[in-house]
Amino acid sequence: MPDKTPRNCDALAKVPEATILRLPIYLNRLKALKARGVVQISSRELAEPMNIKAGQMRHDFHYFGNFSRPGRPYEVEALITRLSEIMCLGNSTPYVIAGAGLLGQAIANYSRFEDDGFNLRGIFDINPRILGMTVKDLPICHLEEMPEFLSQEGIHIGAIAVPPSAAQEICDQMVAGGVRGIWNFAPVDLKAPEGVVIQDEFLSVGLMALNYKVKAGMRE
Amino acid sequence: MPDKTPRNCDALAKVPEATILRLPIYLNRLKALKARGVVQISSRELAEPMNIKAGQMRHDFHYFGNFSRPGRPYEVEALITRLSEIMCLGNSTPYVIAGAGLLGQAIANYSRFEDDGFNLRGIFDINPRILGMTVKDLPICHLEEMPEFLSQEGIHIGAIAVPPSAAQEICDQMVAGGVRGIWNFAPVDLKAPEGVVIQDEFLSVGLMALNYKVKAGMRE
DNA sequence: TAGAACCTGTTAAGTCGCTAACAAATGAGC
DNA sequence: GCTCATTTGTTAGCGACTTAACAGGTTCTA
Repeated sequence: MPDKTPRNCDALAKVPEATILRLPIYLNRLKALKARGVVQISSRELAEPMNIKAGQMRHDFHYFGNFSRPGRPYEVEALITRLSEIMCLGNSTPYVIAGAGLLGQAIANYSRFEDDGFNLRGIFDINPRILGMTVKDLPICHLEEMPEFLSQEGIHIGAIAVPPSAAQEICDQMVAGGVRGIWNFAPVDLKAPEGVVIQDEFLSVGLMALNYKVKAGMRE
Repeated sequence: MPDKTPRNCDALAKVPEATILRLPIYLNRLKALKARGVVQISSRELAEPMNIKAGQMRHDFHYFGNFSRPGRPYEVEALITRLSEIMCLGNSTPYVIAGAGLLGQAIANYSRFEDDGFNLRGIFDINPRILGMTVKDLPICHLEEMPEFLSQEGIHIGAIAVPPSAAQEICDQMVAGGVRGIWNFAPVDLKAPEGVVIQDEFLSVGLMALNYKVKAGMRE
């Protein structure tokens, strides 16, 4: 008998990008609800405060199957577990940060990431003034040491929070160290080999888009 | 005779959201090219390093019209001017930051925003330890003073970089002070009156999406 | 037990945005 | 002046995503 329920990461490529970007939002809100003591919740109560249609969220869930049964609301705890599974957040995922300036330190101290299953394992810079200082109990190490550290520890995710001029070089070093996903805060279009995922986080895009919408008097 | 060329912010709602989010990316790269001394550039040379199809970029430009003439490449300087016009970045736009923790300070010191026409006018917090300290030549003021400051100075854009539990209250105060666009870094679904634009910048979404793509072995 | 209200899973219809192709225009080389 | 290669502006076709509607299941009340 065929298994009708695709599971976890291997659920395959038919899941739209847009859905993938919404799953973390659902998860985020569910955790907040759990902290508030909510045990069960209907799709409408869950989705609408996020400005997402309830039907769309059910549709998103449907790509993976087995969330609840018709007629019964979702159980918060089970939903968190299921979404975490799907997003492969089960085991703590190690990552590093390149750049220990204000932005790098801000990321390092953003405790939410730990709740979401990520584990900061190293933070690197070249500024001799801050080398050796600790951030989140980790010493700031020299960027020269990063590639070897990455491969020794088997780390696959790295964040880039260095000035634009240095970003491509850091990217290359991360790839050399075995990183397969780069979370890029530098406003530069990085080039990486096939198979390495670049997730750009260009802050100025958000600010400019906001400005445009305000000036244009649009909504949302 | 009808004017066939829509201009500036009043170009109206038919411009897709996706296009609006790409315009800042174009602008960003154009400025980098200008700094490198590039004067003219073809759509392909401009777009492809950003992993954007040249045709799509031309399509985006077409919503606004009057970028170049058929047969001739784009002129970098003129394109920057035109895009800045469209995005209403001509006059320096004032904004404030609520929350002077690491993230708030990182935003404040992200000098690129100034190049893009934004002008930080105030930064606020409640932590008595840091009140009065200066960030980017601005003293950290108490959040109590923010609403009056906003309305006196006629500021319409505010960034929220406070803990989640305080975010909604800060949002309300900003709205009361006349803010019409909120750049929200707190992982909370803010409620604001019709007409106020909320731009969410949920960092954990990017990290989780990256993790998913890496684990699923997808490309982009 | 019957009925009403509500809820999810699922599928089909409709909308939106992307891709690709082509026409018009320019400049280079001869 | 003519041709060729290249470039942008423009439009139609296609695919992806969203929306809406419905079927089947559950719980609660009378």
